Amino acid sequence: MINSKSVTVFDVARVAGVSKSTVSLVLTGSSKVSEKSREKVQKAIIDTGYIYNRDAASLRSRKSNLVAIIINDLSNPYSAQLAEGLERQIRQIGLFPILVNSGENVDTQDQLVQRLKEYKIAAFIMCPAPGTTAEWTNKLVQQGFPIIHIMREIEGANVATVLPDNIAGTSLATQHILDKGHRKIAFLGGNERISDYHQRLAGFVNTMTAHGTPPPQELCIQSETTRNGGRQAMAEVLAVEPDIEAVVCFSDVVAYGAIEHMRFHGKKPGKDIAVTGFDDLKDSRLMSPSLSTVHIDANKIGIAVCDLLSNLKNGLPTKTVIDVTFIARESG
Amino acid sequence: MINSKSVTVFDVARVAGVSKSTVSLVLTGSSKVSEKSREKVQKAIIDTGYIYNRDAASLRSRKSNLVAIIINDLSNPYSAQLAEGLERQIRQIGLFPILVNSGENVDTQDQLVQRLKEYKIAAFIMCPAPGTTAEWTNKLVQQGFPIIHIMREIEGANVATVLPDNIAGTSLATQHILDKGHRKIAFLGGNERISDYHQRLAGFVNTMTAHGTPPPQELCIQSETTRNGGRQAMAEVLAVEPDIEAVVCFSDVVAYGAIEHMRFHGKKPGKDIAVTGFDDLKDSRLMSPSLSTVHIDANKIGIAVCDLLSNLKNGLPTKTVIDVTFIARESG
DNA sequence: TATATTATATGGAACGTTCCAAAAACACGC
DNA sequence: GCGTGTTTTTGGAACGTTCCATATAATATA
Repeated sequence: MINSKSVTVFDVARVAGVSKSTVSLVLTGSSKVSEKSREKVQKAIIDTGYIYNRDAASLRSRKSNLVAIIINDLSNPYSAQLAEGLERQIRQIGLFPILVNSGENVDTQDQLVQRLKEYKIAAFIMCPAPGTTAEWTNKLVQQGFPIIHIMREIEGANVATVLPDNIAGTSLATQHILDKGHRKIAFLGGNERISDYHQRLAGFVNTMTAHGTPPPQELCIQSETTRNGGRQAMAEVLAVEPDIEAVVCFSDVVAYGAIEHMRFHGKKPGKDIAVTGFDDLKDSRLMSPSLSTVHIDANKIGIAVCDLLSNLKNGLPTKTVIDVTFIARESG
Repeated sequence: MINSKSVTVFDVARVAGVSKSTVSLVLTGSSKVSEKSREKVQKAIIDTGYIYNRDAASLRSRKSNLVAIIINDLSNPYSAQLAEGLERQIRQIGLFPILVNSGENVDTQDQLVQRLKEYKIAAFIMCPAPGTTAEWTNKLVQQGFPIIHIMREIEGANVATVLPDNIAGTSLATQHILDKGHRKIAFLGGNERISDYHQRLAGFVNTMTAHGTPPPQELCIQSETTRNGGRQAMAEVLAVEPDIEAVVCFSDVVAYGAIEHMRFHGKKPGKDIAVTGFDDLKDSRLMSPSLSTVHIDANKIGIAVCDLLSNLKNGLPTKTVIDVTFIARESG
């Protein structure tokens, strides 16, 4: 392959005893080719060891089946879980997903996109890094690149967006906690630079307020969305309100950290302090106590994305909200 | 971009007042083009909004700067950390890494590779899924595809392999535990279908044996390399030897699980039972107690891979062993 | 059987780039 | 100003595919 000339449609055609055009029709799965020819070609493909050259195909056809998934933070387990779901669904509809990682950095994100533009990419699926502007996004859209935002909303961006029902999610979690009789409740984690924070916080605040117990400002504590962020947030909460009864967390990872820290202070999660998460990571079901959390179905997000992929109306902002469910487990 | 004909080198050439060939020379960074021409072309590129078409370039030049990283398991935090390091280094040498996930499944892995073959890929960097055979790998190598294995060795595969010094790693950890005076020591986690298990286990067994205290079979407990695997392995250990003094774990994630489970039994990590990990995940430094572990520098692996990328001698099996360091922290 | 219709098969051009061989421009020494 | 050597520029061909318009084969219709 390095030196030797590669096998082309011409070679396959010669072996199969048909024309290169017929081979091409078989390769693209055309219906206007006889069963006999198809079989001859397919055999010849195997015999010659032919490998389809997508660069040539995409150059000529101006089509591609590559889909770029720009992950915001690979080291966040939820991102990984989401990526897996997206990958699975996208592959199912015959497209080929590739992953790149922006690391929550808006410059890296820009560089990645600039590079990816040079490949024919059928669509960019991205979880925008904090600081992504509507102008930046709209410029891309205007240039004709098909973009789908997931998980996070950028106000003013003319793109299709798929995101979970964040407000409903934390509402359900909060209501569950209230139903259990808890009153001193904190909201832990998240970062105001990202839209989902505002939404998840709103679900909490709204539900608390509707219940007649609006939460004090100092019990809504931002943090990194990492385990360590969760530990720190929990530390802050215990400093402000040592008798806290429950914590509604921005994400499962934050909840994990919060649990670690409360244990450090001798408080038992699910007994002394109720805890809920958001995301439903695989481990949340297996841990002890198992974590009550808001389940987001990564496959559903994948399916919604694929729907958009199929009939992409560029420039028309749409918003697909994926329903979530609250799963009560042992932690609260 | 969807409908309108795209801007090509010809358009740039026209605007710049040079030939398409000169534009091409500028694009490929050739030194044999005058400064004046280069500037004219660069200006024209901006003015026209030209976007380089890598499909065309790669078709003609038979070169590519795409590097596929085939991750074994995206949901494993270490894989993610490793991928980040690889990505960073590979991008630094002007190549473009894309990630795909085999999910530890050998069939998925094969499908991915078959698909990727159709794109021009400069190199395949893969952490082979369990069950990957030397025949499978060698067939690819023979077809001329440049392959680098990382983290795991496949015996008989004629590929360049980059992996951490697993034996030294667990030896260091085990010696540290012995130096602390512990004697009842178990090895937790890992799966015999993967080469690194055998190596890490060997480091443990060798060191224990050299010390005159060869470990009993029943204190070497395999498990999934997940948190939950760690929990189960710890449960097994406590069933077999309730007075266990230390656990040397296959990986940090397994150690996390083991710690969770021992706490459940009222045992304090680092006090009642010493714990060591392997990988040095970001969180291991931040948790409490912080985890003593074997540090693998993902950047070093990336650099070694890039070295191989630069002068890839296909078919000649080489083995690059990356040195590791033991980091003593609070857990043991 | 002849003709209309439909189903298949085909060769040439095109996609946007790089390679190559050759031409043009420039520099230098005499 | 002219030959010589060097640097810079250039048009045509090529990479491997798909598109398209046309040709051929097969089938139906009368």
